[in-house]
Amino acid sequence: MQQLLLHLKNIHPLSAAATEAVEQCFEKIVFAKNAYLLREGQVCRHLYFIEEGCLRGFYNLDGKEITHWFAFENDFATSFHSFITGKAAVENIQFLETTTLVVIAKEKLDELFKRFPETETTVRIGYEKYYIRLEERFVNAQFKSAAERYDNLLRETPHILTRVPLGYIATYLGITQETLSRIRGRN
Amino acid sequence: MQQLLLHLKNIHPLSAAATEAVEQCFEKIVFAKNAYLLREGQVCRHLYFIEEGCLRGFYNLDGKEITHWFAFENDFATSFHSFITGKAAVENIQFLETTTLVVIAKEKLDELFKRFPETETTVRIGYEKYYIRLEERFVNAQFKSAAERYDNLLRETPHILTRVPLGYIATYLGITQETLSRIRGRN
DNA sequence: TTTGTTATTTGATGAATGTCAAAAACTTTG
DNA sequence: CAAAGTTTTTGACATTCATCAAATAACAAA
Repeated sequence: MQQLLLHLKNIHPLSAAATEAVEQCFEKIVFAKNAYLLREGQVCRHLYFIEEGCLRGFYNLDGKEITHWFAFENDFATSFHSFITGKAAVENIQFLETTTLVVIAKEKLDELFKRFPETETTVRIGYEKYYIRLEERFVNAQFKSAAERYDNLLRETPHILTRVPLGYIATYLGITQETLSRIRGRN
Repeated sequence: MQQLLLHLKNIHPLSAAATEAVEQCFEKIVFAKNAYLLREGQVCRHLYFIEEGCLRGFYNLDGKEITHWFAFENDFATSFHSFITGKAAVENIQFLETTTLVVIAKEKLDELFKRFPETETTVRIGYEKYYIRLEERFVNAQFKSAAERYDNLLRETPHILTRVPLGYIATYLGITQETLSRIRGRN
C-alpha cells in the first residue's frame, strides 16, 4: 500500500486525512501467472494498481488474440471503457507473471472524489499522463512503419521486451510474429 | 458562452457561483478560414471550445502534412501535450472554416479547479470521454484495414466527410489520397 | 537425456497500400 | 465564359507486410 501512496503523492500532494481514506478503500490481492483478471463480456468495476508483476489486455479478432496494452509495476490497469461506461468489456485482462495489486471499486473511488477533491485532482493529472501516452502510441500506430514502431519500443519501453513473449509483442505493435522476427533479424 | 455552459452542464452539474466564474474566465474569439491557431514550436497555453466552425491539428512528416485530428462545434481543442507539459508543440492547428471559439488560459483553469472542485469533476469526466474516443481511434488505426477505417468514419463521423477536403481526411485515416480515392470508388 | 510442447525463425508467395506521373473534374477569379 | 489553380481520380509499378507452411530453437516434464 505504501507503494500506491508514494505513487499518488508523486502525482499530487495528499493530506493525512485523504491518505488514510485512500488506504482504507484499496485492498491488496495476488494472482497467479496466466490467471485472468477480467474476461470479455464482464463489466469491469474496479481500478487496479500494480505493485509487482505484469499483465496484458487483449481481445479476439477472428480467432486471433490481439494484445493492445501491457501494464507493469506502478501502472494503473482496468478495462477503461467498461470501467467508465459500466458496459461489458470487449477485452480480456490476463497476468503474465505472478502479480500483486491493490484494487478499489468504482463507487469507492467516486466517494473519495466527493470527500477529498484532492484525490480527484490526482486522478485528473493521472488521466493527462495516460492520455499523452496513448496519443504517442496512436501516432506511432497510424503513421510509422513496423520497424520504426519496434525501434520505438526498444528505445522507450525496453522492459516490455525483456518480460513479455514475442508473440504478444507482435500484436501489440500491430504486426505478425513473423514480421517481428524478421525485423529483429533485419533480413 | 451559453453554448459552453450548456455543454459543461451536460457533463456534470455546475453551481451558480461556478457558472459565473467560468463565464468570467472564458473569452470569445473569431478566426478566419485557413488562419492558424497555433504553429509548431509554440507553447499552447490555452484550451479552446468551439462554438461554430472547425479546425484540424497536423504536423509535418518529411515534407508532408499529417492531419491527426479534427474538431467541430462543441468539441474542446488544444495541443494537448503542449498544454499539459508546457513544452513546445510539435503540431500546427489551423481553421478549416471561419470559426468562433471561447478560450481559457491554463492558469485560469487551474484556478477554477481550486476554487470550484466541481469544475475539476467536469474536466475529469470530459477527459474520460476523450480518452475512450482516442482508444477507439487507436484500435482502428492499428488493427483495421484502410477500407474498414473509411467505413468506420462514414458510419461514426460522417460530418467530417462533408466539411473537410479529402486530402486532409486521407492522412487522418493514415492512408494516401490515392488510396482513399480508390476506396471511395471501390476499384 | 528423451520426448513432447511451445516459441521463434525462415522461405515462398500474395494482397494491401504507397509512390510517382498524368489526366480529369471541379473551383475560383478576372 | 475562359484561364488558372486546386482537388480528385486513374494507371503503372514498387514496397511493405501478411499468410501459410515448414524448419529450428528453447523449454518443460517424464
